Amino acid sequence: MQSITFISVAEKKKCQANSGESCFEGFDEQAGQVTKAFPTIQDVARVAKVSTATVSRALSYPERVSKETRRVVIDAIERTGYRVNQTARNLRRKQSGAIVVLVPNLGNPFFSKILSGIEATASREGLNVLIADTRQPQVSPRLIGEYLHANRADGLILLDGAIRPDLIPGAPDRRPPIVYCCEWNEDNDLPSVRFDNSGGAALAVRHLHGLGHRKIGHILGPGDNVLTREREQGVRSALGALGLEARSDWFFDGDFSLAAGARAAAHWLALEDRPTAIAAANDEMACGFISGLHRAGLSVPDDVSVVGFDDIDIAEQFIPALTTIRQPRSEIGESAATALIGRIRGGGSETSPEVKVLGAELIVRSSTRAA
Amino acid sequence: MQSITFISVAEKKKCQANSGESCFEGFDEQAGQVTKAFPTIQDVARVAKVSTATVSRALSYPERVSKETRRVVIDAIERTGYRVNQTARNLRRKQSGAIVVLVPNLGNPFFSKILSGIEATASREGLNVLIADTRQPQVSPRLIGEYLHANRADGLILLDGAIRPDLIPGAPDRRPPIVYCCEWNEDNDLPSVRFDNSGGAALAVRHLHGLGHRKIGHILGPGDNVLTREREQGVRSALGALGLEARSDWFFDGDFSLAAGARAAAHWLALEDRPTAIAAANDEMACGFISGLHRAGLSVPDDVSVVGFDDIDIAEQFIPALTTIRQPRSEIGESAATALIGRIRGGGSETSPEVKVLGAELIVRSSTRAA
DNA sequence: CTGAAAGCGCTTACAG
DNA sequence: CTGAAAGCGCTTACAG
Repeated sequence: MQSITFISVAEKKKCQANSGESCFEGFDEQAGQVTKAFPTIQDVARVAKVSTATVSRALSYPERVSKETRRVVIDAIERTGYRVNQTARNLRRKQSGAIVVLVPNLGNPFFSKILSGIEATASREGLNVLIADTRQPQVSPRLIGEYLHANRADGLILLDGAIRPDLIPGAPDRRPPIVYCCEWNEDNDLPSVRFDNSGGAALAVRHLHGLGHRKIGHILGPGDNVLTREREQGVRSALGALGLEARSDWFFDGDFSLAAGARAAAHWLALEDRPTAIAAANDEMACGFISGLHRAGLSVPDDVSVVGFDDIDIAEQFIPALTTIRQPRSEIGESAATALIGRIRGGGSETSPEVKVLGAELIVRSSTRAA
Repeated sequence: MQSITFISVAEKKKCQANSGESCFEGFDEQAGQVTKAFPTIQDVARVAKVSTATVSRALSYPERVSKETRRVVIDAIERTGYRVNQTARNLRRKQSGAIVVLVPNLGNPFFSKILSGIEATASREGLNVLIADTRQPQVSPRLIGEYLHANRADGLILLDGAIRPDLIPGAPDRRPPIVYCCEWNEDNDLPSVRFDNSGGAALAVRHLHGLGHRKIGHILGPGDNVLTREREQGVRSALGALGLEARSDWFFDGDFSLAAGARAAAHWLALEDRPTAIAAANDEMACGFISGLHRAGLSVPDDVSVVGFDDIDIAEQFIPALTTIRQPRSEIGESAATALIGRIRGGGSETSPEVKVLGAELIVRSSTRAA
């Protein structure tokens, strides 16, 4: 357990320069190890008695050094406890080793599984995940430009369709790869991974039709959202294909919130001629609608059938358990990360299609029943 | 709109070396601007006709340069579109400009508001937020060591009490600041920000007692969790203080999941002598318990009163709306980030107390009623 | 297969 | 108040 520490004059001088840092190099004779808080590639080279170039090569291109050298270097790395300094590597390689995810609202649990999928894929590929909430005032163009230009990110995943990187000033050719996930923006043709929103909405309508419902309403999402438009369009076209009426007073305004669902319930209650079934543009509004009816003494599915959209965690345990359209949230995160990483590594767009659509699935539970 | 581009031989040579990069410098005569994809501090210095040191100072210590110089430099920065390269700055300053948040399960929506609070505070302070899911196999000690040693992070927020940085090999004195958030680990005394778990649990019990309940049960969280222990202890001591019995068959095992709540409901149903009220260690289990009873044809609060813990989003819209203990999730995230940043900047621990406890609040809704 | 050397873009004592 | 120069830790053509 005894150890003798040698500090050379040169080392000492360095240490004093870096004031405030406990900087020293020790040589533990018994274990034969160099013990240093943050050994550098220089330390490894010294211990291995090779050049730093060789250590670097052994690390990045093991096949380019001899077997023997590789062994010696690996040994030295272990003895010193060396870890590559990513900042230095990144500066040299002009990369950042990170991708950034721009989320419209980090507080919204809908994004947690997507983030989880992104993170799992990125971390498997050795990339870090930076997150930023686009609602933060300082994010708007400042941070995005920062990320894009300040070598902060090798790529960008946008969960917010309202963000338009094509409008950011600066050379678009030098811009790192960008992939939209879930949402997208119709004003540009950046690659995107999305759910089949209109197909999912059609699934909901056909399910209700199959149960005998002929009067079907819809609660819309926020007006400025692509998902809102796609889901509404899916409902309308399915209705049309089935020869059913799309009555405008059966299309309730909403904004994806629980409260909007409750408001829709109030409107539904006020109707003369009520739809017998509702396809909501998301689960929160479906739950809000059900709660609203419950407070008014009515019950789902006895008085009206309700289908949600998203299959959020609570859908299954809600009372009644919610029939809904499941979207593979973790998978879309993985898929977006994979597409982005392909572009970062491959450079071209040939690694994956420009738009990838993930299928949605109907989950039948207890909030729908025969008319 | 016309622009003439000069490319010097030296520039050209550089460009060819950096193959694959569209590297050139142009001088737009009309606007009098240097247009370059990523202008460096050198370009700014050239345009401003000062040294790079002066540009750097004007940026980091504006008070150390003359007013006139400052003006010239700012002007040059604007004309070139310069943005600091964080990677280079970080290498030089031996910092990373980022904090990392280690989350036990990114897919769990409980963490989204906390993350949101952390991100808001960090981004206000100009720090990036890196996230990693500790369930990822490659995270365990590898990535943590990476973050700590590879200059990846200036500080660490641990949302997972199972992570024990004190066990990571390497010099603890060179370790960047670490703050636990929500959870903590009793085997070390790292600073932490936490909710008043036992106080919150006691609040729930006293509320039930106030409604006349004398037979009160508890659904526990997972066995190896500090929060589980704290909340159970809060229930037990409140029960004791009120002179009520803590019957072991009224303490149901759980794991914070909806399914565990449903299982507790089955156990409750099988009981000879049933508690008339249940304090669950979290909202998911409370909801699962209510669902379980609902399926068995019983109803809350008619047959049993239930209090949750956490006040997750759905609590308010659940049927019945859940009485619960609210914890300021966004606030705890802000608080943890503030504590961490204080330590990063201040160096010492004097910036904030070692343990900060945030009060919990009782939210009375419809899942509890008089016995 | 290996090493010497230049350089990524910035910051910061040091000297004036 | 300002500039010349060293250096953060790494990588990579280049030459051997």
